[in-house]
Amino acid sequence: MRLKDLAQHLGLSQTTVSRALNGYPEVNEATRVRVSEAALRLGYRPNANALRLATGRSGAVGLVLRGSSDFGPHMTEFLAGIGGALTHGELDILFSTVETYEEEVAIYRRLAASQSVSAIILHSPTIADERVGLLTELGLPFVLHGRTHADQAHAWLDIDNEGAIERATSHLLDLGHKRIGLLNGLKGRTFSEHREAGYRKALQARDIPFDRALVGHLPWIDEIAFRMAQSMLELRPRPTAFLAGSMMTALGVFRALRIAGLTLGRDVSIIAHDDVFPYLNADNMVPSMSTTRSSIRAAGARVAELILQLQAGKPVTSVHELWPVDLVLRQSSGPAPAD
Amino acid sequence: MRLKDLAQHLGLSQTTVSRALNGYPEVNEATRVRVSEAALRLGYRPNANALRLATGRSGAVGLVLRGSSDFGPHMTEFLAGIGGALTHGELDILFSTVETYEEEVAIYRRLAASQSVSAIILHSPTIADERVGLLTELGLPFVLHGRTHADQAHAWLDIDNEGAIERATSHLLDLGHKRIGLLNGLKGRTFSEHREAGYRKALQARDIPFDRALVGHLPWIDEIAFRMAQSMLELRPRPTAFLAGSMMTALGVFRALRIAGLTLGRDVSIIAHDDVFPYLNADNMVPSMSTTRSSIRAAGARVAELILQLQAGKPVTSVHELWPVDLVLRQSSGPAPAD
DNA sequence: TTCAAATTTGAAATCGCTTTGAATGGTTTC
DNA sequence: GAAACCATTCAAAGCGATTTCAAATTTGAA
Repeated sequence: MRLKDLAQHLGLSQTTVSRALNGYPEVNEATRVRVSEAALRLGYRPNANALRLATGRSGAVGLVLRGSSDFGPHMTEFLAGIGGALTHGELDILFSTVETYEEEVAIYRRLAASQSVSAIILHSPTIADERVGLLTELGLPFVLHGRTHADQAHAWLDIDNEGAIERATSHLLDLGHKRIGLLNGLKGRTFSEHREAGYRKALQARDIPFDRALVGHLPWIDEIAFRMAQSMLELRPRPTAFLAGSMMTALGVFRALRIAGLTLGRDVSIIAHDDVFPYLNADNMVPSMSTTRSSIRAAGARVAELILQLQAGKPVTSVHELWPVDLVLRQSSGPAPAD
Repeated sequence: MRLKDLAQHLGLSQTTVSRALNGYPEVNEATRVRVSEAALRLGYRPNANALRLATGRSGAVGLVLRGSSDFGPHMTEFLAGIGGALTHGELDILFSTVETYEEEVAIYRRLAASQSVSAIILHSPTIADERVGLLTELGLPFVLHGRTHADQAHAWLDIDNEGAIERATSHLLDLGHKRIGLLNGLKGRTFSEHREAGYRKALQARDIPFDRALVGHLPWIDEIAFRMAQSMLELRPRPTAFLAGSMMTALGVFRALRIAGLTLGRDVSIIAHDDVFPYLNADNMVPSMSTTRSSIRAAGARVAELILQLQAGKPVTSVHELWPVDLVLRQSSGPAPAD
């Protein structure tokens, strides 16, 4: 069923039918109704490619994932957010996987040259992420989830990692903790740097010296967090509290504490960052987990909305969102044990 | 840079340039080289939408995820497999998320009518999955990951769940276990039924009665498996072995055993199904985990390849793959304890 | 040298839609 | 009754590629 067929069927020109369906004002209301009904009844849908070719809008937003590191619960949630916000609109999600940075660059170039997508969702930035410059140069609009230093004006959405960790750290310091382990994210990622900055700020405010041995960089994997927590627990004096970068990290610390015979919330405190996974509820854990909380799914949904706004003509310079992060205190964080 | 521009630049017609780039035989070798070089140098890429309109091929494969249940480590791995196999080809992945079955149907209709995709990757089938009929009726080629009963001939790839569990169960029975808990997947899913069938077959072969109380249906979530394992451990006589449907399930059982003061591999045995997550190695666990193993990432990659073959004209009736499943015995499965 | 065949190139039609610019018919105004 | 004006509708020209069919050039054989 092409537009032509529908028009013929109705005894109208393609022009009129097209206009009727697209809500142009210069078409008779009676005709519009007749056309709409016929279209619905006959199941007419404009051919996506013809439509895109004619309008120049590509109707899809690109998302590139690094096979090695990007796949995981976080990305899954982020995807779910994007998907939820976008399938109701007219934009499709076109996604690709790559292994190397070179491949990623190649994909962006291809997407730009072939005009396959009208925007990109960029994520997991490093401190000075070259992809911002690249996409700008290619003329591909994009929204960055996270932040980076770049000369080019660009749209981004991030959570206040620095503020969150600063508050969490301050809270632990208030409780008397002096040696606090920071199980941070991968080195080089902006959010990791921001978190460390918040951590240092809080320490500095109380003149507690910064100890490099108490800071680790790791992926969000239970097992790796477990080992790192174990080795930190061997330090003397040993840390009495941990800041865990993710819930998976926290689970690893849990295990290390249990094996060491330490009681969570009494001997050692934990505050974890909670990205709000539906299947991993900080409140249901035993003991319940104190967290800095921000839904990564919500962030994904919002990024998608921002893409839509960008498409609608909103200037990139006005698309900057910094989300505050909740600090939710539960049982896993308590006063430091007496020496 | 359009084809027209490139042709003009070279002093050739669009026809010749197009042919040169697409490897048609009737173009002079010297011309072809000249064209190819210019295209590369000037960064020419055919406009994806124009190309698709002209050829009729849509250049994308659709993948629909249910927001509520499909997102998770398994889907992530599956996606990674698809992505890896497809980004090197000329097919893009277009994905949508839905909440309900009705929405999913609507999406397929839309994709079919608008010819946005040239094929679908269908997954997580139920025993008699209506989507097979729907897609057939819509004329959308697809490959099913899993199996279902359907009147329509269709392409599928599945692993031998029944055989795997039958072997695992038989092995446990050989070791003297008589009461074996089956922590199966969600009710209604084909793979769950197949696994139960394998389980029953093995029991039947030794005249061990089937006990409904020893079978549970659950999603692959650690926490839920934990609770179900706990309640099964309260049965008397209590099960001396578990078949865990996923590694997450196994982790839940681990926890339940530890809390119950039971030693894994001695008091209670486990054989888990391992979908091969890069971050969760059965071999590294303590004790190491006996598993039925089949990489879901590899399955994703293969499904993508099959889609490509389908596009190339391979008849659906010849696209049926049933993968055997390894049984890897490690420390978590041992002889049944003496009564 | 000539003519048919083979090789190489190009003009124009096509894919299914949007959109420009013109045409049609009916009202209103003077 | 003619002019001016609206409200509708349509024919045709794009969008940027592929592909059909015809034309031009070379080649080879007689």
